[in-house]
Amino acid sequence: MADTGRTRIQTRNREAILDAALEVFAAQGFRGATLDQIAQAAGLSKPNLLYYFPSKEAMHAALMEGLLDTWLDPLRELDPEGEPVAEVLKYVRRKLDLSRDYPRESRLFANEILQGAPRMREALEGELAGLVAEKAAVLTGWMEAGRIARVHPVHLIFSIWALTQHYADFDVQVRVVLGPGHDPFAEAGEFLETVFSRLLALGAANQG
Amino acid sequence: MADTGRTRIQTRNREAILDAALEVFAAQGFRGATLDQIAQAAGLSKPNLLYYFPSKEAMHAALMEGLLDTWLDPLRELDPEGEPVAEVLKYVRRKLDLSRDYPRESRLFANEILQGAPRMREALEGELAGLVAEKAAVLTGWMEAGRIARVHPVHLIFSIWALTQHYADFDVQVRVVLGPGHDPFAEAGEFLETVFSRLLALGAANQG
DNA sequence: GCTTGATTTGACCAACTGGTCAAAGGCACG
DNA sequence: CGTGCCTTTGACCAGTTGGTCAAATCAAGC
Repeated sequence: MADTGRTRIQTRNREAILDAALEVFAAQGFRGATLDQIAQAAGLSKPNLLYYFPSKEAMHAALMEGLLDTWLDPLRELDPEGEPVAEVLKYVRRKLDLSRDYPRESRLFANEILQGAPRMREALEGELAGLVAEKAAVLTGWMEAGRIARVHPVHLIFSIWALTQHYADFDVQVRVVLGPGHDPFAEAGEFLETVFSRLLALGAANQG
Repeated sequence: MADTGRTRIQTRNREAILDAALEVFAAQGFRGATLDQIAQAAGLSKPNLLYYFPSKEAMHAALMEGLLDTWLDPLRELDPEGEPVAEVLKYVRRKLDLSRDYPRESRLFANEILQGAPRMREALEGELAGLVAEKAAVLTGWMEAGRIARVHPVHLIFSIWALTQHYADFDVQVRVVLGPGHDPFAEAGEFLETVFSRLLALGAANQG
């Protein structure tokens, strides 16, 4: 791992701090989060936090560093050699799993973008834009080969992001509306499979 | 209007304050926003702000009051007597127009939900949940009558929210990924019409 | 059990926060 | 042009904020 030169205590405490910071930043945004809240959530004193990270900004930066990569991994796995519809559906499923298993990361990301991406702009313009362009080209290829229906490939990707992240970011609303006795993510999985199957299916009505 | 008993100056300044507060709360969240920022955006002094509103909390509450209603209006207009597919598509269009014309309101709402809806929970549980239940019943009716394809009606509504609000809430990301020379909302309008047409169309492949 | 470096913390600081208040300034109307 | 109310503000306050620092504590190898 990247823990070279770190003691056991350092590893453990850095982890605890980042976990606490994730919790608080995701719920309150950068400005709204306080070191006291993070310290309490991490079970450490405030000066102790600043022994491991030079500043609040540095904690946020440490979280941001891995975030985009994690977030884009499912898209990276979209295989140009695979079966088109299955590949898209697998992407949807991986993204939904991410929303279910890492909702705090999703909300942290949502907060950052909502605020105009002040600490992530270059990463969006480089890594994100590049990967999307690459995968959009793959999708376009499939459409031109008549293997999936024709739609705007970038908006197709947007729609996958929007629909999967919604279940993490708007979790409260989803649960309030559904009421008790529902498993939002299970239902979403089924629903989204239907949505994208029908959207991409070839057929008399779907020829562009 | 509800300005009974208000002077011209009061009306003008209350409006300026609420507009400034909307700007700042939408971008920073409640905790992250400061009265100084709002005062500067409104072109007033901080004590002057507090002459018109008793507290920061009161400004936020004033914004919240109208927000949910505005946000739900398009759904309210879904007409049980109308042509099913056309009604859903009209709803999608109205919601997308709202995202285009009132992105700050969308972001304010997103912030509130992201943070766990601390100041809006009861409204969600009452007004929102009630209206969704009512309209979900209408959709279910259409499905059972074989007038649109069968899907989970509540998740159908979620998907409309997610897909339309995404273009307001994640505007920065959308524009970075699309690059210059694109009109995100125009393209989204076309894309979303395709998505929901195909999703709801009846046909050999769409029978549930 | 002693030494040395890693870890932790209480006390502290300057800047900022939401909010108060008395006094001043502006405005409409008789 | 004076009066009374509406509006505005400078000065101020107590609590909170991110961050510092010297001193205390701890852990592990010798």
